[in-house]
Amino acid sequence: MQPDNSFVYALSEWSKVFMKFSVHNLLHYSKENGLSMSQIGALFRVFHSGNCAVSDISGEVGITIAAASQMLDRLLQQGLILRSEDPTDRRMKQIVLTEKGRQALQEIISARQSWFENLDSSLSECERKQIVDALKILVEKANQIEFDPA
Amino acid sequence: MQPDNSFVYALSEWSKVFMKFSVHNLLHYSKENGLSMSQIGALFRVFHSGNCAVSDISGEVGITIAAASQMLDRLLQQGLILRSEDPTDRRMKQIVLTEKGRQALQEIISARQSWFENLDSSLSECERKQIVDALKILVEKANQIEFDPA
DNA sequence: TCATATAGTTAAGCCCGTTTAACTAATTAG
DNA sequence: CTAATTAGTTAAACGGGCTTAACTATATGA
Repeated sequence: MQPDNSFVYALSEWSKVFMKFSVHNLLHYSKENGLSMSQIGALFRVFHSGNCAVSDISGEVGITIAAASQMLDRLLQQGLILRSEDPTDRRMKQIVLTEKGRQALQEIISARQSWFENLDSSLSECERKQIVDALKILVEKANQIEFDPA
Repeated sequence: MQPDNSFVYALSEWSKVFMKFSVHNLLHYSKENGLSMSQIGALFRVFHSGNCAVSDISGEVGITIAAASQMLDRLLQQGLILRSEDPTDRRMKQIVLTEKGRQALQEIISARQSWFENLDSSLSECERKQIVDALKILVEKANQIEFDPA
């Protein structure tokens, strides 16, 4: 695997290490805040897509539309999202994050903060700059790519 | 946030993008393969720690020891782990991955493969090298750090 | 206008994962 | 040797999240 595609290999290795933390953090966040993994997935989806329909979320998370509808009820009760009619097609709903929802998501993302800081302090100035530049490119490219949602 | 700690900021931005995929992939993998998120968390823990006790796993995923014990029953039934007595203290069990378990985990990790490949092909040769080098450093440093499991 | 399709809601029921509590077995302390 | 502690298992019960099915309401097409 390593020989002819060192990029994919390097990214896989990083994923391995990163995901260990992510899964741990997600599980703990989920329990502490009473949000199911599906709900967290929904928040991520709305965060990235801006404004989306119930069926989008159901596809994102891999549950039926009925289940998504009920799940959104709970997110609504907790004040994490808003649900309104789409004026152009009133069968549809528009789901958006509230400020509280955005904060919840930010909390999930920055749960790795202290790990990041430890990493940071273990780097030389030169390495730090090199990595920051590399990550900027990755983020930029990733945002350009339109990925198949399958 | 961006000003004085550009490293942490860059890593947070990358996490944001990366986690969107991770959460999506984890949820779908979970449903398709009949593994709960806790079970996936347990596999990650055993994978990284090598050989661990039931209480380690219970702490990792944030459930009681009783729940962890039952969860491990199911992983055992599915042939993903082995459970044996610790010879040095026979109250404890040693949990290790089977080959099948290792493969399952690899599948979870490489679920991002096609995304990685798309990213790869959007890069210039120079950018690619720069990123590979940066990721190698990150992985190396991350493996050195011993992180508080809280 | 009437029929069909689409988006989402609601309700009933099921299953899985969790907790609590009681237990077994091994270790450690006195 | 006995008492207390620690690691893990087992069983009962609960709750949440999911699916199916029936429904409402809007939109589209003949």
